Order: sequence, then structure tokens, then C-alpha cells
Amino acid sequence: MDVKILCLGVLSRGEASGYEIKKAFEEGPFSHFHQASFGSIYPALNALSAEGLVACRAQAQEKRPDKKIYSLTAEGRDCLTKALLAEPDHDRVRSDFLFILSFAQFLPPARVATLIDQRIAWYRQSLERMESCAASDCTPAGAAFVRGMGIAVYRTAAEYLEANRDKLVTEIAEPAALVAE
Amino acid sequence: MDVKILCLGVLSRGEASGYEIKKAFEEGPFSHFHQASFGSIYPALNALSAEGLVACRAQAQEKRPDKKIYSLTAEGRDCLTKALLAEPDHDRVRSDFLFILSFAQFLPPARVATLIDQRIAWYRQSLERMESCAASDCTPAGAAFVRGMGIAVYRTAAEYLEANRDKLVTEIAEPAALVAE
DNA sequence: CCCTGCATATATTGAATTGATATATCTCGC
DNA sequence: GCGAGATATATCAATTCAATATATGCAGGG
Repeated sequence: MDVKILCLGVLSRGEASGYEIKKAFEEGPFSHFHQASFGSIYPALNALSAEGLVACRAQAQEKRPDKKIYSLTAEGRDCLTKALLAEPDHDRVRSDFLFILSFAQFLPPARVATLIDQRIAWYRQSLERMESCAASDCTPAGAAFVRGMGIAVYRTAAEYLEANRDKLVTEIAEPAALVAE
Repeated sequence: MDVKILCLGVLSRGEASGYEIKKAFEEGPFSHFHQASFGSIYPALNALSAEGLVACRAQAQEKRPDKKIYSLTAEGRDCLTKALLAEPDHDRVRSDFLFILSFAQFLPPARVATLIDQRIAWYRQSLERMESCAASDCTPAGAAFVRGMGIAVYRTAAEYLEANRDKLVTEIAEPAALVAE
């Protein structure tokens, strides 16, 4: 599932510029399970354009650089449909947060507390965004399902952090020698 | 947080070969939030060796190629500690599964059902592995915390899929015209 | 008894992707 | 009036991935 297919997916929801596609991965409905940088999006759009899978129309803007608005062609839609039938690659997760936390015993307890608090705030903020976005009820069934799963998972993550924060901070603060009672 | 730091992290838990480091990301305690390929691990180990952050001793094996066993040096441990204090990069998640599902309306309902069933099975299997691994109780506090969070999140994900599977399949199977009663 | 597939083990390579940067202008708050 | 941040496209070095090469042992099916 390369960036070209991801772009086709975003464009299937309506025409967009490269910049707007990037935003779809940062804030939009795909933000919690995929991302792509300019360095991959712009070459992908050029390739898709050359293959006839997307159409491009340039919209001159008064004072800004031209906006290139891409839209899906019939061939592009076919290509997307076919790609969606392929076996999905296994998920990839990279979390520096969890990596660092798994070595909590090497860190100052105050730092661990801060790290967890920041992450809770981030989850709460993401949840707010995702829930407010759920308001529009003309969302396709698949997108609603995926968003619901994201909300459920984020909520569990936030609650876990809130419930276990103090215990972890206490454990690494103490000399750990209180096993004997 | 590049692969070099990840390798130092794995080695802080005990000496290991490149192959074993790879396995730590595939099956071990880091498997649910980080991964690295041979193509990044071996160069990273060479670089770390050249910088004196890890020591390498070759263990001749009877019939297999020599095993190069790496271990953390004092400088390596310092470097790891310092890296752990840095601000973590934001998490990156790539899930083809969720991307495909968010376009469920373009897919045959039976395919969607299969996709979800496979994913439930995968979560259940991962949960079993993670929970059995929790048996050893001399696990450091940070690692136990992170594993607990992984278990909580995976359980929620599996339960969400089980609870909402039939509803989604029904929704995309029906002509969606039953809004009027 | 052979043969296929899988695990051990290191290493390289081409391709994909990231993160930073360059360029240029507008808008908003202070 | 000035800096910060948003809009907008584009490129590049460095990182990382996925596949492959090499070599051997072991287990199980036919």
C-alpha cells in the first residue's frame, strides 16, 4: 500500500491539492492510521498524473503560487478498487513514547510523570477532534467504523495512562527494596 | 529515535546478536510498538561498534556462520540514557487494514467480513503471547507498564471489531435506501 | 531416504519514505 | 509595522524497508 494508493483514496473523497492531501493525513479522517510527507506525495501525484489515474487542473491564485487541484479519473477509481482487494500489509507502529517509557527505571520519576501527562493531553485532544468530526452523519459506513475504532482505542489508551500513572511513578521512585514486608 | 538507539535499548536488556535483535522487534517486548529490518540493524551495529558504544565478540559455531554477539559498553549505556531524555517524536502508525476498511462500501461484504475476522484472530493471538510473556514477574516497572498498555489497547480493538463487525457488513450489504421506514 | 519448508545467521542492494529546507506571499495579532 | 503561522509546491540527503543472496540444520511428509 504505497503513497500512490493512499492519494487515490484521499481523492476518492473529492478533489484536492497536494497540500490538502497532506492535511488529510495530519488532521483529517486518516490521521490516526496513516501519514505521508510532501516528499512522497508530490512525486506520487506526478506519477499518477502520468499514468492517467488522476486529472490535474491548475487554479491560478491571485497572489499565491498556483494551486494544482487533482481529481480521480475512472481509471484511477478502478485502480483504487483493485488495490483495496489486495491482502493488507501488517500494521507498522513506531512509538518513541512507549520505547522510552519501557526504560522508565533509567529516568527521573518527574520526567516520566511529565511524559505521561503530555500523552494523556494529546489523546484527549485527539479524541475531541475525532468526536466532533463524527457529527456529520452522511459519513460512509466504513469511515464511521474506522473512526469508531480509533475513538475506542484512544479512549482506552488515555484511561490506562490515567489509571496507572501514579503507580509507575511511585515504583520507579522507591528503592524497589520494599518487597519484604 | 533512530535504529542505533533502538539497538542500544535492546542490548541494555542483555547481549544479543543482530538476528536476536531483529527477533526482539518481531516477537519480543518491543514488537507492538517498534520494528526494524536487517537492512537497518546491521549497519547500525557496525556504526555503534565503530563509535565504541557496543562491544562485539564473535562466537564460532560448529556448522553455522559465526555469531557476532554484541553487548553494551559504559559509553553505550550513557548514550542510551541521554537519548531517553530527549523529547519523543510523535507516534507513527501505518495500518493498511484500517485504510482498506474505511472504503468498505467499495468492497464485497464477504471480503470485509473475512478481513475483520482475520484481524480479530491476529489480535487474540497477540494478546495470548503478550499475556503469557507477563508471567515472569521480575520485569522492570517500565516494561510492565508498556506491556499492560499494549494488552489494554489490543483487547479494546478486538472487542470493538467483534461488537461492530455484523453491523458494518449489514450496512454495506443493504442498498442503504432503508432510511425511510 | 529424499525433499520441501522453516529456523538460524549475516549481509547487501534498490526502492520507498522521511524530515528538513528553499521559495514566495498572505493574514492575524500585538 | 513586524514576527508567527498558514498556504502552496518542490527537492534532496539520509534513513529505513523489503527482498534477496549465501550457507547450514532440523523436522515432517511422501
